[in-house]
Amino acid sequence: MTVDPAARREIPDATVARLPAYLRALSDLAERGIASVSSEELATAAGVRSAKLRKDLSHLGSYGVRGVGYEVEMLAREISRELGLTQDWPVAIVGLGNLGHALAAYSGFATRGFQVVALLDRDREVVGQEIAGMIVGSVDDLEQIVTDRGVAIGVIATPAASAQEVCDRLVGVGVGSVLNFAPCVLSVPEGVDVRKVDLATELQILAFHGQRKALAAREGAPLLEVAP
Amino acid sequence: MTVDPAARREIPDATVARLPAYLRALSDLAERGIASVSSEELATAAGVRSAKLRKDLSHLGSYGVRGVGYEVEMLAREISRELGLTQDWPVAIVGLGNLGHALAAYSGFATRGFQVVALLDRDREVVGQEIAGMIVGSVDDLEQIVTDRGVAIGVIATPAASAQEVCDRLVGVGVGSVLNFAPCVLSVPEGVDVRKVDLATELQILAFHGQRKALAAREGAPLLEVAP
DNA sequence: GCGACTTTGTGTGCGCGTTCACAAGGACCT
DNA sequence: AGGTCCTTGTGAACGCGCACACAAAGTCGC
Repeated sequence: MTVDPAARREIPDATVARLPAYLRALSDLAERGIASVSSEELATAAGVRSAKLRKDLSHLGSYGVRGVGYEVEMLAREISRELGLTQDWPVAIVGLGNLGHALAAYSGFATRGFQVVALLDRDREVVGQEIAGMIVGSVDDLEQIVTDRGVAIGVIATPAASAQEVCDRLVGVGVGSVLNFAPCVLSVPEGVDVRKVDLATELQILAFHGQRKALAAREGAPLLEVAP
Repeated sequence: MTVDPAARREIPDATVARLPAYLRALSDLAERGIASVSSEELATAAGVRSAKLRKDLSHLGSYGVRGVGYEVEMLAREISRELGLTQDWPVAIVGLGNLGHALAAYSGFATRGFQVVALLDRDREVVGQEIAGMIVGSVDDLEQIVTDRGVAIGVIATPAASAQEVCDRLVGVGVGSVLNFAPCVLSVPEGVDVRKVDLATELQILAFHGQRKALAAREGAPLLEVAP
C-alpha cells in the first residue's frame, strides 16, 4: 500500500504536452496583473477548448473555485511543480552549427527551469570560442564535462551522421532525457526519453495540406462542369 | 459522382505526420544503393512498428509486392507525390534573430521540395544584409514581396509580441500555411494551417518525465522500508 | 507447373483521448 | 439566512488510431 497520499496519479501524455501552453498563458496573465481567470478565458489563451482544459487540470488536483475560476498565481505554481520546474535542469547542447548557436543564445531556456551548463562541439575551430557567455568545450571531453556539471538533459544539434554516437555517449554517463534536432531516428535503451524536433518534417506536413487545398480549389469548380 | 478515379482518399493525420520519416528513411536507403526493402526493415529505420507502416502505406495505395517488399525508388516517389513535394514550395522567413538566421542557413530546406524565396525583418540594422545568399527585405514591404514571389508557406521566427501581426499580414495576402516558432498561440481564419514548434515546450515535457523518473528512483526503495 | 515460403494488405478488437452535457458546489445579492 | 447565479469537475458516449493476427498474393525452387 502506498504511503504518499498524493500518490502517482497517472497523467495522460496528451495532458502533459499541453501543460506548458497553460503555463505560458498563465504567465502572460500574471504579467498583465490578472489574478483570476475562468477556464473559458484560459482555454482561449492557450488555444484549446474549455472542457479539455478543465479535464486536464482535474488530473493534477482541484485547484479551481466553482463559480469563480482559477487563481492565476497558484495554478501556475501547481503546474510548474507538476512539470518539475521548481528546480533548475542543467542542459548541455552538443553541436554548435547554425542551429546549436541559435539554441545557445535562445533566452527561452534560461527563462524558467532550465540552465545551459555546457556547449560541446567537434570542430577545433569552434572549441574554445565563447558563445552566449559560455566557452565551447570539446566533444572529446563529453563524458567528463557532462558528469562534472550534472547534465540531466542533452540537446543534440549535430549532423545526422554524428547524432547516434553523441546520444549513446550522453546516455552512457546518465543523461536520461534527449532533445534531438538531427534528422534521424535515435535508438536508446528503455527508460531514456527522446523527443524529436524536425523542421523538414513540419514543412512537409504543411505541404501536404497545402497541396490538398490547392487540389480542392482547382478541381472543385471543374467537377461541377462534368456531365453525369 | 466524382470523376477522379483516385479520388480523395482520406489519409489520417497521424499517417501524414509519419510520411516524412518514411521518406527520409527511403532516401537513406537509396543513397546506400539499396533497391528493395521489406516493411520490417523500413519500419525499423523509421522508428515505428511494421504493422503501422504497412497500414500507413496502404492508405496511399498498393505499392508493395507480396513476398518481396517495396521498391525504394518508387515508394519514395509516391510518398513525395502524396506530400506534394514534386513541386517546389516558396517559403518566406520572417524574423532574422538567432533562430531565423539559423533557419535561413539550414540546408534541409533546399534539400527537397522547399525554397526560401524571401527573408524579412523589422530591424533596420538587419534589412539589406545578405544571409545565406539572400538579401533581407523590410517587413514593411511584406505584402509586396510575398505576393510578387508567390510565397505559399510563411515561417514566423519573430518575438511573440509581433507574431500575430505578422501572421495576419501573411494570411491577408494569401499565405495558407504557417510554421510558428514564436512562443504564442496564433489565431487564424478557417482554412489556414498553422504548425507550432516550441523549444521550451519540448524541454518542459522532458522535465516532467525526468522528474517522474527521479521521484520513482528516490521513493522506490524507501517505500519498501515503510512498515504496514 | 506445382507446392512451399515469404511478405503484404486488412478485418477486428481494444484502449485512449476528446466532446458533450449536467450535477455539484461555492460566491454574491437581497 | 436563503435563493440565485455562475463556473468547476466529471460521468458517459463517441471516434480515432494502434496492435494483432491472418488471409491473400506473389516468388522461388524443383
